[in-house]
Amino acid sequence: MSTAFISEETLLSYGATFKKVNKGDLIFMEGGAACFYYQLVEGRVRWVNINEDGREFIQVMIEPGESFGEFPLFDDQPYAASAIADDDCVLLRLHKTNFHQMLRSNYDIHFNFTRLLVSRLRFKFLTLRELAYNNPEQRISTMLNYYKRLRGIEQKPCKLHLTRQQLADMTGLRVETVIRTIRTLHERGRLTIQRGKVFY
Amino acid sequence: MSTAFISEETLLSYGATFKKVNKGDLIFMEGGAACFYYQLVEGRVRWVNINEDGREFIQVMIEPGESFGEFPLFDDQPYAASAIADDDCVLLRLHKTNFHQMLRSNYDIHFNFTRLLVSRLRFKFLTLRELAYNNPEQRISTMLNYYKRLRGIEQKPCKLHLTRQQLADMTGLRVETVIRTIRTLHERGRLTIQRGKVFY
DNA sequence: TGTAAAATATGACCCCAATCATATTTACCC
DNA sequence: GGGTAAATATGATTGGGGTCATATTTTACA
Repeated sequence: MSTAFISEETLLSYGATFKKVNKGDLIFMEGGAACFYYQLVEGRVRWVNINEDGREFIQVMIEPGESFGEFPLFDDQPYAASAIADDDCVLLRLHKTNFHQMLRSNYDIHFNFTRLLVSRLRFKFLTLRELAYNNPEQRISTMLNYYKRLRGIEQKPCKLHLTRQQLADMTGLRVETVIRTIRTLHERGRLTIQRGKVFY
Repeated sequence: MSTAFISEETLLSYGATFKKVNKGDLIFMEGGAACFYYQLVEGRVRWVNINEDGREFIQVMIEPGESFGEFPLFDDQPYAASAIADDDCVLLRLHKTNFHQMLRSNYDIHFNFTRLLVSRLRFKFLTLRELAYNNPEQRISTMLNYYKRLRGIEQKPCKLHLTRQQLADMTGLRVETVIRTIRTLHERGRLTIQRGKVFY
């Protein structure tokens, strides 16, 4: 997933437009209606659920080239999660109608899109099993692993830009627990930590 | 999802064949290679991950008309989970090659298939958030809710054929906890329980 | 350079679900 | 009908992660 999921030229040819958003901006909100396909060009986006008490659960961390918020385009249901700019971002967005036209007229794009959904589902299958049964140590390790695999990173260790809080929001743990856990993992040489970064 | 996802006639016209399996039989195994698209005609299938210690995590309970095990057909990766017959079952299976031919030649089937994946992803999004943050009571209630919604059941209460153990395997809880929790939920009139059944 | 905010860190306490043991009830099937 | 396995039930104990309080370090930015 290092290159764009659908090439920028293709998206532009179907009428997509660029959009800039600032760090912390809400791109769309859980429960709202959708009319755009989004693809990230630059920056990072948190695709999250926000609880009543303000806690976040990060469903997917979106990296450049990846798409997000596509569910409503297929079933006309509201967004399943909110998208928040984790950094200053540049997005490409394509209107629903044009998106469907693109799928209909291009089998390969449609097929690749299906494949993307499959890879997201695999990720969810793995995460779910992990959350259900394992302790913080395993949860964190496996989450880092899946996170790498999801975007096809092979080398080890690699630098993942995640704060302790974000790691907590991805694993359903508390910051304090994440801090304590990655410290012991670090001491055992399983990973390296820096402020805002984890090397795994 | 009360009717078949792809009609039996359509599948048969593309060369699908019927297959019978007995209760408890393994239909395919996590990690194995795939060459078939499966659709359930009769019975029930548990789509599960099995831990080293033998514990199961039920990813999806498959009901008649639903498909399962499609991931490898799109990415040539191994199965993400095992399929086990929860009852005596009748399946329809279609060879990979024919499946792809079907998608290529029929846009609507392809689109509906994508939509199915989206609905599964929504289900996973919701479950994941639930597992990450909530207590047994909420986990169970929400799981029952999502389980109903996933297959479009509207009436309330409806009879769900789930044992305490299966409910535990879906929520990552222990049987004892499920038993204690649904008892209190029952006492508070939130649901009705029977042996092997939950009315919700 | 100084100040505020964000991120990281650490200790003490507690609650709740896991665990273990054991019992009872219901279904199955020869 | 009787024997066996599966499902359900319940009590006692415990440990691990949540919670709360507080401190330190780093970054941002005026």
